Amino acid sequence: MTQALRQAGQRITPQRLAVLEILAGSDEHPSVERIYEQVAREFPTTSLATVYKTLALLKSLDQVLELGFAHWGSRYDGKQPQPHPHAVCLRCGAIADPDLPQAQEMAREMARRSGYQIERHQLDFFGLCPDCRKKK
Amino acid sequence: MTQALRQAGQRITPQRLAVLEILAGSDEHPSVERIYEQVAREFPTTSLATVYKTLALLKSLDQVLELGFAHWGSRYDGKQPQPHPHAVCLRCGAIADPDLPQAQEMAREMARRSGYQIERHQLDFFGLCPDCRKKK
DNA sequence: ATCCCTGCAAATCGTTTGCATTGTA
DNA sequence: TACAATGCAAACGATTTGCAGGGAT
Repeated sequence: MTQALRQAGQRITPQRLAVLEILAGSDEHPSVERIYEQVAREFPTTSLATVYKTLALLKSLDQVLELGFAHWGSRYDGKQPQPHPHAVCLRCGAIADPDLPQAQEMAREMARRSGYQIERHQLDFFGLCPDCRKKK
Repeated sequence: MTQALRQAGQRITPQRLAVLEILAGSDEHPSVERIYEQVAREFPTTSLATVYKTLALLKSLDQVLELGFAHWGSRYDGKQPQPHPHAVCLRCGAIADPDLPQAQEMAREMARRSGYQIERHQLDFFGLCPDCRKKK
């Protein structure tokens, strides 16, 4: 990821590095707030705005995938920046992203039937994660 | 729809009726703002708040489907209140909803692979609609 | 040394809420 | 008439912007 930044002529600042490390080192699909908290641990003066700006930058370089949810704010995926299906827990917010090979086929089918030229997609399934099912 | 309202012990006001008619009589998946404009034509004193409240009510009665987009606000589908795939035009905002039979199967597959108990989904494909492709 | 990046605060935007007034049932 | 719904304005929460000062290259 740092490569992508340099290559784009962007500076590597400690704050950006911290954001990168969080994105690269977790598969919890963190929210902006969550990323901010973790960065702030290391650099207490960091501002939310910087986190937002960094995420916007990484998104424009296709280094992170933004999962934009209408009522719960966005979550970010730095492990797999290409669009893919997600399962979101309605209770605890956990997000899983199993392989669903049918996704690509479905995008093609959507293009065929709608006449749209599909460029990307967001496939979200909402329900209870295994943990929350138990505690129900 | 009016039946559903009465049945739920809700009053039928002119404003609500106007919202219902717009939802039932168009397949453009209108935004709140768009609905508001149209209602305001007939009842100029109508407030946005009332439109929001009406939509929330209809949603709670499963009479409309809310398509919650992160950066473009929500759009509403009164024709097919059950979750189904949508194609969204990135240029003009047009929304199409062709039948994609694979959707249900995909939900089942997602449940199997993730262990989540899936309750609903939102499957959005983004690209250019046929009209905007021409004008490109 | 340059100019980008940061951090703060204020601005924005869509949506929600509180409350007095109005209108439906 | 009673109580729910409306309409206004203020509140809200997530995200963005403008700008002065600080830091990476």
